[in-house]
Amino acid sequence: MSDPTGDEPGFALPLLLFAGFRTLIDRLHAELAAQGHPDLRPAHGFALQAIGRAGATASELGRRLGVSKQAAGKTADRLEALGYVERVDDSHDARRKVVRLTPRGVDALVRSAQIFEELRAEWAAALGAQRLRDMEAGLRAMTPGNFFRLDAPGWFTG
Amino acid sequence: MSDPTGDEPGFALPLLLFAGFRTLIDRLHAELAAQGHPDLRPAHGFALQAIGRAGATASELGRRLGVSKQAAGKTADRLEALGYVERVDDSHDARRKVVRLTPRGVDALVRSAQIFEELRAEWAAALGAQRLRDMEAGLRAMTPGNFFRLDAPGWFTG
DNA sequence: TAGAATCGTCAATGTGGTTGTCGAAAAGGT
DNA sequence: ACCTTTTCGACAACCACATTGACGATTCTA
Repeated sequence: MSDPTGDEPGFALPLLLFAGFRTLIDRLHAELAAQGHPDLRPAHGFALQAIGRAGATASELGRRLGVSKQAAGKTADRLEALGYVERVDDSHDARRKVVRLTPRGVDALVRSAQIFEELRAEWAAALGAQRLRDMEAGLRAMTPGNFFRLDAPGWFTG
Repeated sequence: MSDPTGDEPGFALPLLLFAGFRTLIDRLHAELAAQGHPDLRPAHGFALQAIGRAGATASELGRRLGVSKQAAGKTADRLEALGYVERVDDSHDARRKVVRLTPRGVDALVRSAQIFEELRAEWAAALGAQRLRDMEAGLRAMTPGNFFRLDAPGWFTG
C-alpha cells in the first residue's frame, strides 16, 4: 500500500515459507490423529519416510536423515515403542539389525501420502492449478536439487 | 484425479516449502557467521526478533514465542551468555526483569534484516519480481493471517 | 591372516522444551 | 486499608533430540 512496489519486506519470505510448511504439517498430523495415529509427531513422520518400505539399518537411517547413527538408533527406539517399526536380525550380517515398518507403520505412510494429495488439491483449488505449479517450480529452482534429505530435527538448534 | 499435466506429488509441496525456508535461513546464518556472529543459531534469531528493540520480560517473550516462560527464560540465559541480551531491573515493578538487546544484539538484528533483503532480491532476480510476489501472495492466502508468531522450536517434536 | 572399516550400543553432555512449585510483588475487590 | 488473586522470575525434575567418544563384535579387504 504505502510501499510503491508493494513488495513484501525481505524477512517475510522465510516466514511465509515456514508458515506454509507448518500449516501443511499441522493439518497432516491433525488428520493422522483423527485416523488412528495420535502419537505420531512430525519428526517421526520424517523418520518413517526415511526408513521406507524396504527398511534400513540405524546407520543407514542416520545417513539419510543427516544425523548420527546413535541419534537414529534412539529415534528407532521410540518408533519401536510406539509400534511403528520392528527390528529384525540380518541373516547375512550378524552386525546389522534392520529397522522395518510394521503394518501400522505402513498404514501411517499410506495415509500420509493420501492426505498430502488432498492438501495439495486444496491448494490447487484455492490458488489455481497453474499458480501452484508456478510456486512449486519456483521453489524447486531456488533450492538445492537433491533436497530429499529429510534432516529437519536438530538443524534448528545446532 | 490423474495427472496428465505432470503435477508434483502431494508430499513434495511441504518438502519444497521447507527446503526454501531452510535454504534462506542457512544462507542468513552463513552470512551472519561471516559478519561476526558465528555463534548465533536459527532459534536465537527468532528469539532476538521476538525480544525486539523495546525489550521484553521472560514471560512476555514466552507468550510471543508460544513457549512457557521457563523455556523463554532459559533462552534468554543462553543469549545473555553469548552477549546478545542483558537483564535490567524494572524500576516500576520489582518483579520484572526486562531482557534488552545489547549493542551486539542490535547489530545482529540489523544485519539480519539487511541480509534478508539481499536474499529476497536474489530470488526476485532469478524468478522475476512478479513471480516472487505471486508466490508470497499465494502463501499469504494459504496461511493463517497473523502468522507473526515466531514459534518454531519445540513444535516439531511436540 | 592381519588390519581396517562398519554395526549397534553405552555413556556423558548440551540445548530446548515441559510441568509443578514457590516466594515476592503488584493489582483488584469489598 | 485489607485480603485475595494474579503475575513475575526462579528452582527442580523430567523428557526429547541431538552431539562426541569409546567399545566389542563382525565383516571386508589388501
